[in-house]
Amino acid sequence: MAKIKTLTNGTKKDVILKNASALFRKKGFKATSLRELAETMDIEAPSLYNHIGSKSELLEEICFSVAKDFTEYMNTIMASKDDAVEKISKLIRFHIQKMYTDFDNVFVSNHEWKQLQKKQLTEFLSQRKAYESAFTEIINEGIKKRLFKTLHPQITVLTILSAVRGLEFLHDHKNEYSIESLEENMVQHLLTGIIK
Amino acid sequence: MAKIKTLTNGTKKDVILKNASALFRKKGFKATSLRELAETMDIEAPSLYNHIGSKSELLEEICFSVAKDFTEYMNTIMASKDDAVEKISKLIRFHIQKMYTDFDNVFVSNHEWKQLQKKQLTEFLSQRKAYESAFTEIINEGIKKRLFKTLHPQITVLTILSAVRGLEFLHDHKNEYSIESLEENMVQHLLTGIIK
DNA sequence: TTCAAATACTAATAAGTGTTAGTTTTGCAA
DNA sequence: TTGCAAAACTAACACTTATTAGTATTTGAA
Repeated sequence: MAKIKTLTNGTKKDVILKNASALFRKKGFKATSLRELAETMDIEAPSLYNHIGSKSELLEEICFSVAKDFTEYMNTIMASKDDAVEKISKLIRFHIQKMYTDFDNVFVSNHEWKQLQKKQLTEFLSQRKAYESAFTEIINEGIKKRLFKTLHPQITVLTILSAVRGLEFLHDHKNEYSIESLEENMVQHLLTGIIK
Repeated sequence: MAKIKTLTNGTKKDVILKNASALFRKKGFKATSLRELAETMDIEAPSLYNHIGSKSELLEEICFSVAKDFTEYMNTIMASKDDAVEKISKLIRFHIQKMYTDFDNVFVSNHEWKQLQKKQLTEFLSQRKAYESAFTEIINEGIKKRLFKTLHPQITVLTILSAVRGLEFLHDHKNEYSIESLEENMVQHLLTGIIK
């Protein structure tokens, strides 16, 4: 009868969430059982229910915590007086940083949101839509002020967001690149291209 | 006792594979049951075994058929005398076209390869690695010939591949963009950036 | 040291999984 | 029309799943 070990400044649920996030990332939400999750803490599966409401609650909390972080950052960007170029640069850098510092959660949110229950799924998609719309607005602003080429704004947003998301593949080679050089590389590529 | 309906030039297994691909794409591999798959053809789950060996065999065939297509195209590109810019352009366009014409399979291959059995997983990753290495080589060639800026080649490849992969999000809005304008947009963005 | 709350346990449930065995039906070629 | 292979069926299997109920143990405060 082992007890869940908590660090200072963290509830037991936080520990469960962290381990769940890691497992969901490695194996997928559906492919991860509560028994397996419990095992990472040396307890039995039913004991989890002293701390959580359900398995899907774990996924919800992961997905919405990530969504919240991005939404909040977007709000600060929109409130700023930076020009469009600066705004997009900062957003790209933020995505890269989140990928670095909160990898499991971002990965799970990106990959497993489809497994959310209907109600949460709707809410999640609505938040994502709002985020993308704000992103698109910034691109539009840049086009209007003749800072950007006149490409399709939505495709541009898709391209940028997908590109930064792709950093998930770099996780196993994290140490080969500093986060600063990563940011520089991707911002330059996505803003000014690769051709000389 | 309904029988699986085949079109001319297609075996019953092809029908199963097509329906499996659609379901795996919509719900995920693990979240799709064979009973559910059978239902799309108005048959019972055990009847599937007259045509397939196992559930995971379906995933294998989907993943490796996609891998094969990309590998083959990469081989024709490597054999060509195009310069690096032209090669990369063509590769980007091919990815976009595959996304358009073979969406379910490409999506499943991109998202569900982790669920492959160990042996197939190793083989799949090995093929992907080879593909990415070839891609990286072309970038390197472009840098050496001073066609490209000196960015990190692997990050560049990651950025490009992730960006085109992101077209999966456009599936529900396919009709809003022609494939030609999509190709133009993305090639221009990924090669020359968005800043004027 | 006592007592209550927190948190672990075991046992069990109902539902769902991929898959096998054995049997019946179907549909085409002779 | 018959016969045989293809392909469907039903019934059942052995497992795994998330989750609940009920109970024991641990822990920290009084």
